[in-house]
Amino acid sequence: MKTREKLLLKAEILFSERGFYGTSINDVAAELTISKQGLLHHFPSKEKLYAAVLESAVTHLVENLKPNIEHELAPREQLLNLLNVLAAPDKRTHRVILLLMRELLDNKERSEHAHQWFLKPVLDHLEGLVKASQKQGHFQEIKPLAFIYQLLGAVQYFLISEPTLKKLYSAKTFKTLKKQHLLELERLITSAY
Amino acid sequence: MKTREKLLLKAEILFSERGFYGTSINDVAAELTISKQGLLHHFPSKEKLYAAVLESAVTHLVENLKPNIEHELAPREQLLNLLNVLAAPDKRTHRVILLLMRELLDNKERSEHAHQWFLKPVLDHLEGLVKASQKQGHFQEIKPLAFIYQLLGAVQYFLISEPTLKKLYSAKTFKTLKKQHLLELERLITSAY
DNA sequence: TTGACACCTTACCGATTGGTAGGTAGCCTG
DNA sequence: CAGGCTACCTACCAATCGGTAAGGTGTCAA
Repeated sequence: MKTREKLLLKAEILFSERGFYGTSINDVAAELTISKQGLLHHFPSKEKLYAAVLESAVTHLVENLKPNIEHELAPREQLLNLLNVLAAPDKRTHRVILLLMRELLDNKERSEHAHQWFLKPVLDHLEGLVKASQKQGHFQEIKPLAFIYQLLGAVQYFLISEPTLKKLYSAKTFKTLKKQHLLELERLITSAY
Repeated sequence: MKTREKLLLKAEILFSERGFYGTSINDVAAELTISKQGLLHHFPSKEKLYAAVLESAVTHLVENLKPNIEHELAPREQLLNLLNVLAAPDKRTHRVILLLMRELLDNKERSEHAHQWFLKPVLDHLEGLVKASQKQGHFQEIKPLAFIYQLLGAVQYFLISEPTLKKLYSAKTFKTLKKQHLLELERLITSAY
């Protein structure tokens, strides 16, 4: 892997764990045993590095979701697939979700970043999916976008709660809670169908 | 208002907007036109200040929810009330939710803070509420804790998404989306009842 | 009247922050 | 083999970080 990619990956990890202000470019570089100026050669400023991380993160997320939601599956199955990918994400996807959650919290201030436009297509696609399904007589009772946002919110909030919930409950209790939470969301989809 | 309270309030605002690392004690003090050392007189360290903010925030949240959920209302109405308080919170409650969301994201690292134990009673109460209701024949299909977490997650995630959604959609579209989102969650409760 | 305390100040500290300046070693191309 | 480009380096910078030391001022009780 090239140095630039290594930097991008390590920065993604640190930004997602500690946030923008909690991460110094020195930390990022040091973990790869290169100097801070080595990093600044590839990314001319911290902001630029962060922007690059965001972009690659969003790209990864979209690419990761695409095969599950843009396939020739029935809308109901696409939603169920989406849910399962988000509820039990691979490590990188997990990181990306945390990162974007932080960005959601921060971007009232540092609001220039474009990730929203990257994610909008996904949102649009899902909305269109449900709407199309409604024309065939399904999902009659729901408002598409609100419904989807409800799903995304519940599953992502649970994800960031995991460390705390693990401390709050026993490992076993947590595990069943996690399973039940996913089942509840699946039931939400199938019962609205 | 005493200086200490003013500091606590201002710190709550800044921590909720910029996070722990994004806020300096100098910023907090300067906004009240007192010196940094004036602040350090009341709170001996930044960590102590943050801990005090967290505690007062959690206390406020619990006190704010209590009258809505510990009243002599039927469980179903208590849940609906809770939802409405969280979905359209007053400014301070809004801030507190953002703050605790950040804490949820951060506490894998800086994990000593006790807010989880403060919030657990609320969680327990809600869970007990649903369980009691189940014994009377309601909410038969759901797992109480998972169901509640689903509600809390959806409503809080929507809250932190608001600035981004406002940019993504027109003011009018956003407003109806917000209303629909709340209605969906209310429908979720009433249909599960 | 004295002294203890709460509440604040200025002055200062070492460490760390993001970033600049200026170099150097290796490689590719003319 | 000359020149330029990529990919780093050391050295340095001003600004800001959280925090200490020491002192001033007002209030209030002994």
